[in-house]
Amino acid sequence: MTPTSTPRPRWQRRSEDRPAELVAAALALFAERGFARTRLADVAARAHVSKATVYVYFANKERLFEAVVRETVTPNVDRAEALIRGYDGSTPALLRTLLLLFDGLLDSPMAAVLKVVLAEAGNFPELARVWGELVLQRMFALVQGVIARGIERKEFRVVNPAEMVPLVMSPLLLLGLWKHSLAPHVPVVLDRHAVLAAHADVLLRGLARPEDAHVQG
Amino acid sequence: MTPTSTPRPRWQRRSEDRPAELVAAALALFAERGFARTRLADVAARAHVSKATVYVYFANKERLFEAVVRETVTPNVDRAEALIRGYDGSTPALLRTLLLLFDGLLDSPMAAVLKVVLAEAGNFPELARVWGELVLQRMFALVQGVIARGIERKEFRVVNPAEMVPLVMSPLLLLGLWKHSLAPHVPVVLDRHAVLAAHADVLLRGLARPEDAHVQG
Amino acid sequence: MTPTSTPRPRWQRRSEDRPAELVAAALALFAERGFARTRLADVAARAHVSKATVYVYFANKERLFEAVVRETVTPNVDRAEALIRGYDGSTPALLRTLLLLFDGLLDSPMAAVLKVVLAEAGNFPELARVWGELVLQRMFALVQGVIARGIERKEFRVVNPAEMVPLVMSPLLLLGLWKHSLAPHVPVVLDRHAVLAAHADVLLRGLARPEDAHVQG
Amino acid sequence: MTPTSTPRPRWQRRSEDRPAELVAAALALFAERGFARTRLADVAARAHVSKATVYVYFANKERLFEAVVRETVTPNVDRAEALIRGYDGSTPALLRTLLLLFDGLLDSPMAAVLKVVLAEAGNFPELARVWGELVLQRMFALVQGVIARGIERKEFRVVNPAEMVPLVMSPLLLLGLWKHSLAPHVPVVLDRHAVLAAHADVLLRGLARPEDAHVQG
DNA sequence: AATGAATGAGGATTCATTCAT
DNA sequence: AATGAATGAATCCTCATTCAT
Repeated sequence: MTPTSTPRPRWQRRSEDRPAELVAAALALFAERGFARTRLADVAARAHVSKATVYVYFANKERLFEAVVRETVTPNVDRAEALIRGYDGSTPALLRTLLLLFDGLLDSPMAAVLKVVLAEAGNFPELARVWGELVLQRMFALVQGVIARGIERKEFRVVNPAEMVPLVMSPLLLLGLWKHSLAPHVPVVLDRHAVLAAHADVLLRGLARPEDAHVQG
Repeated sequence: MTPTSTPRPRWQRRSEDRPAELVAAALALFAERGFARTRLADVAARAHVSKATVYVYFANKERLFEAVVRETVTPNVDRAEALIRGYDGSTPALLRTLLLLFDGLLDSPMAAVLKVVLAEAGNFPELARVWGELVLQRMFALVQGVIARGIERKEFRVVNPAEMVPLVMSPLLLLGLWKHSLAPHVPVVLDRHAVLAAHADVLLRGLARPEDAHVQG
Repeated sequence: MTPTSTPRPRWQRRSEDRPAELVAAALALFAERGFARTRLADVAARAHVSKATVYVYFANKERLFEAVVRETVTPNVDRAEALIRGYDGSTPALLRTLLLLFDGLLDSPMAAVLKVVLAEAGNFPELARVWGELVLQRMFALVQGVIARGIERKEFRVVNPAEMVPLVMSPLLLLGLWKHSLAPHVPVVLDRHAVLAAHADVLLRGLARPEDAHVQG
Repeated sequence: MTPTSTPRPRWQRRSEDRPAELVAAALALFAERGFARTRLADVAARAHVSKATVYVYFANKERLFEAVVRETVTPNVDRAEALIRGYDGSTPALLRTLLLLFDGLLDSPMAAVLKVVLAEAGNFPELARVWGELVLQRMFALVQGVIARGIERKEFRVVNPAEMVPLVMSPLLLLGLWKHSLAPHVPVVLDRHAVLAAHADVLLRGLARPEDAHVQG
């Protein structure tokens, strides 16, 4: 009944990518300063919107962080799964490929997000839950599958694959945290690629069947 | 007959113990809630003093945290160094002993402090520096020394000891963070001692000289 | 019929007027209690806003004070300059007019602000700078110009105009401080207008050319 | 009955000049930072005693300030009175001498104390009272007496001596405040001695009897 | 949908003052 | 008399969040 039948929007950019822009801004700041010290005002400024606009898309700071986690993490894990899925070479080679892939993740924002999740898990259990569901479980299954494959194919000695997952992953965790936390402030130098090469070596030797000890994947 | 006959002093003078009590209170709270969400008021309450008393001993929240780091960390590292110093068995056995010792540290407050340091390193570089100096460098030297000893004594194959240090330590980092961050919130179960046992196995096999591949320390 | 039928908004949006209202509130309190003893909470209350609103408009207490100085002082100096500008009578008469104008300022908040600026100059150099720029230099030039005019027109004997400025102004300073500082607490009585009349007399006689000594402006 | 019958003092310096040392320390700090921003802790440190010791001698901060005012001011006023008392030259010469004396006071701590008293009069009326009693009334009487003397001796024209006092004193007030408040922060330069010379000139000409207008004291 | 304006609920820090020794 | 230790009472400022437009 209103005469203004032309629903002309009052704002220029009604872009659907607002949320993505906000998430990107938030990611950068959370990574740099952590959760508590990141101000929503800064996130808004970085995304060129007003503070209030953040609340149009996210109920509160925590939900915004959750979105950051989801967006940051999912594509990476997807990629890892895809890359592994169709692999048909030897398992040692597969494991090396996998480590290489993870090495790449260390340069992605995922490493920074991980740091924040670990730090804030106590304060925001929901966050830990999301991470567990979106990343941990999938990654865990993935790595565990690779180990099991190696055992099945007699390429690895018989071990409990579940126990191996942390061993495979932990150097990556260490390197990721190192990069984002201590490296800038501590004089110790860590050659990431050398460490990862050593990791692959030690791991594959450690997994090799005694009778294959002289062989390297 | 006067009922208000107990002229109990309003406060006690305990300058010897106060700092330690404050550090203990702060440690508990920092570990539980992180740096930002810990209120000095709570630290004070937990130590049974007034807020202002905290400032008698520590210039500000950050210095209090530094004190927590120092006090928490130093004795543990001292112990590790002492335990290793006089060891004269085989290096594989020594490495196992060392891992056992570190395993014990996972139950100490040090693991919790580590989490907070990693989280706040960006905001308080001084803290990262302190940690680097007090823990990292000493621990690094310690582990590196053990590896070098093994190589010298022909118990390990020839590797770059510096690159091995992160590999030796990283599962402990993972388990420590797991315990204090994710474990309570994620359904995945991790059998710490099984993982560490697997770690020792894989590590020692991975370090073994090819011709000794059948032997286990 | 519902008794709670008045959905009166919790606050109003009045960004045009707020700063002026805050400055007015702050002026009153600074004048009464000085800078240090004025609480932002009281300023806010007096302006009927919350504490935080003060910070929407002023970065901190000092900037608020600066705004008070600017707003209080500028119009008065403008007025003085305007009044003098088009004057075309004799210089002695002009000087008397000027003193009358300044006499009026003693009743304005400017006198109170002056007191606070003098008191806080040491702590907030920026404030002294602002005052110097906004008031001192302009007033100085103004008075100096009047003296120079009198000399040029042979109405005053030849003196250094710059040295006369403090002499012209100082009784006003004294009377202003008297009013706002000591008068309420000290039994000595000072008849302001009599003093100013005497000031004009002495000053003009003191400036008169010897041969005109019997004449009075 | 106690065997320690020798009442040996437990503290080294039981000096009677403790209060004076405290007053001196307080004076320096009050002058520099004003009342509110001077911390008792700093006063104590400057006097090489503990904070609590201040309270042995002064009931609170305000009383300490009162002591500062008394000690600082009394000797100066005494000196002024003494110097004037026996004077037997001409009154114009006496007035010039008096101004010279006051000029000297501008370099004494009295000028700084004056600034603080003016600033804090509103908050601490007692302070204004003390100043009024100790300084104002005596100075007032003193100057008024000189003016009256000049009139009596036909050296000055007939004026109301009470009204002249502020005129005589105000340039000194201005110069004192200038020195301690604005001078350090404002680019305007004020030649103190030139101003005072001009003051004496204008004042004496302004007070001269018309028939003596050509004469200068 | 977008935002400028406003605010509630803290939270760190300061400092005069008091107490126990 | 002297003081180290302790504290109560502020007070500034911050920031996530909400409201009115």
